Amino acid sequence: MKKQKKEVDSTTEEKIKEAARVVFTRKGYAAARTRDIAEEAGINLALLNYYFRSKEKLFDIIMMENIQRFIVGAKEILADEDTGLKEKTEKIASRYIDMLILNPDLPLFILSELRANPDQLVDKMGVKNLIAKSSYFQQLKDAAKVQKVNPLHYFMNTLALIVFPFVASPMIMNIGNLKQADFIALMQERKKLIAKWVEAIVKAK
Amino acid sequence: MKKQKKEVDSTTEEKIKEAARVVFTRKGYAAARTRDIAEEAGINLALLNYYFRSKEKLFDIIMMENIQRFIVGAKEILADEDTGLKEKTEKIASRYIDMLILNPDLPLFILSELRANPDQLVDKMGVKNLIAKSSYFQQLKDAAKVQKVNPLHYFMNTLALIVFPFVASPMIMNIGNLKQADFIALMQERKKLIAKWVEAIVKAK
DNA sequence: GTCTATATACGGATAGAC
DNA sequence: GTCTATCCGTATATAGAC
Repeated sequence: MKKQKKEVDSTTEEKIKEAARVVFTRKGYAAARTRDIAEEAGINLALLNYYFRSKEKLFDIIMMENIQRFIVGAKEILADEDTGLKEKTEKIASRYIDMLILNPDLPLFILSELRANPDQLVDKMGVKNLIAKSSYFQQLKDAAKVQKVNPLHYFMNTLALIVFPFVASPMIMNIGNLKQADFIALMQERKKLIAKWVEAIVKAK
Repeated sequence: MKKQKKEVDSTTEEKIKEAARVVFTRKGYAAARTRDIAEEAGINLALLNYYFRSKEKLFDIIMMENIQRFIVGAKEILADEDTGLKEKTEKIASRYIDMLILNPDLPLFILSELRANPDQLVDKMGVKNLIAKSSYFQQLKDAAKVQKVNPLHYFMNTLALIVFPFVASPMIMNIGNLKQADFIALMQERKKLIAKWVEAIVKAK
């Protein structure tokens, strides 16, 4: 839109966005300084405002893209009528753990900023319906009916088992004396384990 | 130390600390303003510096107290040689869920600020040893040995099942169309459920 | 101890040259 | 489009009166 159509996404605008994503996601809106972002992008501070007008506007873009990044690809898995709960859980766990290994700060960022702004665009993109009306949620409801519990419990449990270790990684790594690589290996193991655990949970007597 | 020994903790110093706890815990260090804290405490801004010298010093105190608040009372449960894994899990879940209902912002605060400052005083107080050398962790190790998995998985799972819903409450309440009271009721249900689930997890085949 | 007024620093944003 | 220099609001911190 600005210069040449696209190089390989190394236009100035893209460099700023990528730098903003890194800094905002690591530090959150309030702690991030536009000067940090400019430095990270290797450009001058004034350019940031030239391209994005304000810190807040830039943040909104990053926030939206981060939420997108978080839910992208989930839809097909959740909607698939041909897979059972265990297979869906396995696929979700595997995909999300891979994504979170690459973007470990993403969940804490989203959860923090969502809490700071509960009126956020949570449902500009229909996350609620994406989940609530999926084949996946129907299967959770079926399992929950047998156990006479609220299906939200199972939803929370699965999300918790996948996401929480990344949110708490500094604490986990401290307690377990783990290096970065050890932690990642542990997360890799969970890909298979989580589906097994969730199955055990919904069948627990 | 300053005025009379203690009234009922409504000395000015205590009022400021309590206000600081509320504001810091809700908004995090960077987004919190000393003016907010002064207003919340119903005192003048200058008094804050009179008592605590700086925002950062005040924050350090609150951070330490919050971590204390998070682990207080866990020690006896974790160390108890006379209870099994299921009973311990039940007690932990029950106590933590009660505490988190009263302090819902506590975990996200701790996890966020811990990530921002990984070199934090995580182990001024021996959290690591408190857990790693407890009867509880030994029982986790025994269970993990049977299943041939790292015992840290079980530790993460239990913590995740207890804490994560509070960290993600805005999202959960949105997806489930829950009001505050509904959410709390759901958390109350989990007190009994989590121990059952954890038992199912460590026995999953 | 508590207030008002103010100094000082920092961060977001813009003006204007190139 | 990109830079340097600068403005200006806001937030922390302090001086000094009471």
